[in-house]
Amino acid sequence: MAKRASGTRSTILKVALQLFLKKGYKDVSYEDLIKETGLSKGALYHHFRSKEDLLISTFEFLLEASRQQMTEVPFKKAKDRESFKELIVGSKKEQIKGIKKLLGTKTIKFNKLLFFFEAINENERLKASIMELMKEEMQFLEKCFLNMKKHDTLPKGKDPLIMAESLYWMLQGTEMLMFFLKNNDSEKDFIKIYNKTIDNFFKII
Amino acid sequence: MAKRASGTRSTILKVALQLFLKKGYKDVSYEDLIKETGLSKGALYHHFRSKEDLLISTFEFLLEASRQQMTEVPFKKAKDRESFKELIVGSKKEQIKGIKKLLGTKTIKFNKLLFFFEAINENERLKASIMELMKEEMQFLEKCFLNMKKHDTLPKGKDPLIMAESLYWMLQGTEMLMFFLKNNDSEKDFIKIYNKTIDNFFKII
Amino acid sequence: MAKRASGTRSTILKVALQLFLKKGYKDVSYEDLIKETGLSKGALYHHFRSKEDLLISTFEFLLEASRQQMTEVPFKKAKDRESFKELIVGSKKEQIKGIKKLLGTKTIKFNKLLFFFEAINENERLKASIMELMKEEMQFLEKCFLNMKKHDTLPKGKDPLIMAESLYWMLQGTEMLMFFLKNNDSEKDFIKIYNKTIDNFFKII
Amino acid sequence: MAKRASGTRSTILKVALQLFLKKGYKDVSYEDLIKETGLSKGALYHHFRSKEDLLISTFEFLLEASRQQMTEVPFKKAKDRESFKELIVGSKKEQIKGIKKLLGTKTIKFNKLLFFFEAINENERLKASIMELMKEEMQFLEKCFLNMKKHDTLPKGKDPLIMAESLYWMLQGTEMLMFFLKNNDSEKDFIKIYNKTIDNFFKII
DNA sequence: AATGAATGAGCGTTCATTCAT
DNA sequence: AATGAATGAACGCTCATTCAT
Repeated sequence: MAKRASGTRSTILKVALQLFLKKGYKDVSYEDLIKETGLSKGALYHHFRSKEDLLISTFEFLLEASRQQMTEVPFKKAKDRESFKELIVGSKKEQIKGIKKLLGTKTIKFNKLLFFFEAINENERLKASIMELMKEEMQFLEKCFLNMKKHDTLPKGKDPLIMAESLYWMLQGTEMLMFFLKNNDSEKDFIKIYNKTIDNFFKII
Repeated sequence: MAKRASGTRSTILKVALQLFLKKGYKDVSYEDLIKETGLSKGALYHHFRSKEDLLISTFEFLLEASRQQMTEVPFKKAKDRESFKELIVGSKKEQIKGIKKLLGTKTIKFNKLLFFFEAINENERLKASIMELMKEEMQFLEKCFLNMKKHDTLPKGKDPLIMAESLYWMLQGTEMLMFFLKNNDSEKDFIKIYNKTIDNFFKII
Repeated sequence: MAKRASGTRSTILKVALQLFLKKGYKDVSYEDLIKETGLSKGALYHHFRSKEDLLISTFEFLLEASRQQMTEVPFKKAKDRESFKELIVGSKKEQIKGIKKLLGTKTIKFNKLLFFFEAINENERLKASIMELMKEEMQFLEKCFLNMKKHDTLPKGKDPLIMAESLYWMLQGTEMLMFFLKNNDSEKDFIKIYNKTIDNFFKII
Repeated sequence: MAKRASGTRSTILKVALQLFLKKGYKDVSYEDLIKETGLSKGALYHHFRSKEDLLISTFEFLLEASRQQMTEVPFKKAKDRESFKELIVGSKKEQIKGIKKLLGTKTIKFNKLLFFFEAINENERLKASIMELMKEEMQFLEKCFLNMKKHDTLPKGKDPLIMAESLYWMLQGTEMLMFFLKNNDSEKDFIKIYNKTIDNFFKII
């Protein structure tokens, strides 16, 4: 009766996430999943009632990992601009490392946004999850800025919340650029883009 | 570039664009197109060699319209923050009005980003088009900021290009939020989001 | 726009009816239909939106044929027991001939009742159709008996309606026996059973 | 013939019979059986080699019960028309009560004929069983009529065997009507139909 | 220019069955 | 005696595409 932790379920989740991120949800077929997992169709359906169920599980698996990683970041280390940048970029690095570990791959190429949009399009419930995550990520930036305020390393008279939101959307916007790049490993591009965007942010405030 | 569209061809393009924006490329079938255009399968294939061809044509149709609308905006009117905001928001309004006119509908609900990402995923060539458009849009913002500099309505010592890029990505980032809203007519939401984002931008610089 | 009378639709209906009667609805797959019609899956779906749609159409096709055949039977010919039997058996012969013609086959083996029960199980609407047909068939028997009354060839004091119902159910009941027989051509068995049942009926009244 | 059923085996038989009668053989899946029995796939296969084996066992389980019930009916009680009707209807009531007890349910909804036809379609051997049962049921009616003859409560000059066959098929035919009714508990309908049919039978002989 | 009949690969899903534990 | 993970054939159905007219 107790669920055997055979690892099959986890294998499926990893492979599915990998494929969804690489090709998009719609473009991943059960044939693909079978090929990559080495399992049979029946096994996949034994663990996930439908493709949509697999999508939701995969999605939550990814969000959970993101969230877990985020809560471990010590925002108090963000004292000045340099340490803030290090913290954020480092956190992104960790996040990518986490996903790599999650997936058990050495490189990741991902079209995260396509996957996200498709997922939301497919299942209304996922909206709430992703909106909550976005909110938490913004709050994390806000905490950093509040900490920097204490250390007098931010211009006065500027609302930390608004700065956080602004930087957050800048980062989200620039992440779209990932879509236009051809590398098999998106990590370096992510880091480059994050560095550049944070630099720009500090140049304009 | 702008293919002179015969009545039928133009009808197909409009309907296809409408459907792609609403449901995403993958979720639009020829059956949908037939239902909405009132034409036959044969007619659709007579005008567009394949679904991908229709996608490309539709995409270029949209980009061309966006580009055309943009070149008509008198960036010189952006003299101070208020007039800048008016100009940008007004321009967005015009853009939406243009798309509405293009599509011949009174309201538009669109998941532009899903459509964009799917399109790029489907056809490599489209990347170039969209990147070019993004560049032009950023340059337009830059021109506005340069003009404002002349009128001394921007903080000194801040690179107009970097400000333009930053605002651009903020706007792009926040446009993602459109995905999470339920309105049938996205226009009001767009305007609200644009106003808020530009306000925030001016609060932090 | 006007439906081309290409005969494909009719071919599909015939083949489907043949297969449904022989094997039962559930046991007929699209693969079977493809093999027997020589058409492709797409063609089948072009003409019938779903398997259930095909079932309904097939069912109505059969009922319509039964009904049409029945209305042509001259109940006034039923003057005495012998002519009544001839009429009913002849009518059944005609019905079978009609179905053979409908299907374009020389022999029919059918498990009509399995098909009927499955059909009703699959689609509620079909109940009404079949109940109406049953009613009409009973009414036909009643008309015959009324006519025989005029010719004084029936026992007095017996309600023609009740006699009609009784005979009808006897015939329906014995038709079940068809299920237990092995012939490839059910025609002879039908005739034999009908003759025997009508004889028995006259022996007991 | 009557296999002494262990608890589990008996549970499976009951649940299977219940489901087969309600939904038809084809429409009952192992998933359904698991849900209703609370057992695992393995347990089902441990007791019944295959779905067909389960069908056969279920079928024989039902026939055995019917037969057993029938042998207990005291045909000598059928002295006149009224007592005959009481006997037959009472016997049918007992039969239904028996099935209810067998299944451990308070109500039964069953499409017996669909189940029978499907079963025969699935497994040739079952034909013999059911034909034998039918014969026995007819013989039972015949015995009743012979008994009534002794009491001079039947028209003279009419062959009890033929009367028995006739009534039997009338009852079988009208049982088809059960298929068209919507009650969750078929018992009352059965009784009503049986009463009406026997009344009609006596009206025409 | 336009129709719609026909194709067949591919999809997500269900199913009875097997088997290691 | 009983579990439930795993299999893979088969199913109904959708889809972009072709083509004779």
